[in-house]
Amino acid sequence: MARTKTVPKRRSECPLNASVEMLGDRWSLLIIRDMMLRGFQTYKEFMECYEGIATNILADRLRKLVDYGIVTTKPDPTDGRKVLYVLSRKGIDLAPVLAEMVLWAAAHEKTGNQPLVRLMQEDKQKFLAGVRQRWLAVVDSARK
Amino acid sequence: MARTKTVPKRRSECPLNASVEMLGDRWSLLIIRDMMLRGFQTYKEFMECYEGIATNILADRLRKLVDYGIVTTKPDPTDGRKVLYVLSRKGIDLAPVLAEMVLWAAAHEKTGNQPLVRLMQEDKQKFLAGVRQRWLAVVDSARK
DNA sequence: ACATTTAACTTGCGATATGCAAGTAATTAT
DNA sequence: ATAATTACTTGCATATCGCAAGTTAAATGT
Repeated sequence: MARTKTVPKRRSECPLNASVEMLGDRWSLLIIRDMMLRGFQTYKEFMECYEGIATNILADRLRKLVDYGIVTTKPDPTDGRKVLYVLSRKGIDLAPVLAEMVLWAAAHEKTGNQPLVRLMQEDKQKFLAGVRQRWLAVVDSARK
Repeated sequence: MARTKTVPKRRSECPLNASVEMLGDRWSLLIIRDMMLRGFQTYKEFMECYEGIATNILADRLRKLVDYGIVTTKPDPTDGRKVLYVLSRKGIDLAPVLAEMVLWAAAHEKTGNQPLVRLMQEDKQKFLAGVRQRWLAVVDSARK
């Protein structure tokens, strides 16, 4: 019995660890928000939106989101240069998480986009249904 | 009109940006979870729990959580060496966010602590009420 | 047809943040 | 009085990030 250090607890076993591993950084949730609420689909849209994200970091985060199964890619049928990033089912299912984060911030900080916040406050279910309806169609193979 | 770089959009104006700024890192949400669900209160408890967090990072995250108003500190009345970290009202209000993250992960990954997950799935409101009840008493000045 | 743009990246490098081992100050235990 | 314990800080190596400048392939302009 020499070893001082015990076997590290497997982090993924604990609830929330998996979520934090996938989403716990400065950009991932913002990328998902912009796909979900603003309909962003291309690298360029993300890049122009938040000046501040580095090009290599954006590429890295998009790659990871795809690896995690949160986002899917497909070539733009009308422009071969473009890659379209779309939320998968798993990504769409993050809507309740985002909604709660927005509501939390709205309750405790001053925030912009009051109309959206008010919609969420007044009828969270309606908001979630809207997101799901809008995006599930896209996921199930057709395009916007 | 010389400047090429435009004034950066104020990040805090957009919903979710504030949340991500406070919580968007590898450790903050885990610290909050352990305060909320496991009742952790001291530096040592956090330190021993997730081996993996560096001591300076833990100190830094706790300091930031206090700065953001999510956590409050007070000296332990029974042991002058200890500092007790407790969730503020703002911190307790993160319960719905954590719950949704846990539920999301449970739906899409294999997770441990199935009993907790099942409680959340079956009656989210009951879970949230439990958390609030347990912690609001603490916040309102009395101790555990 | 050929040159120029555009889109989506990658590469290189300096700056910042993180991880780890060691140290410190104030209690508390023996 | 001496040793532990608790909550940190400090120093340094390493990893990650931010930024500017390529690179490649596909569209567009002339």
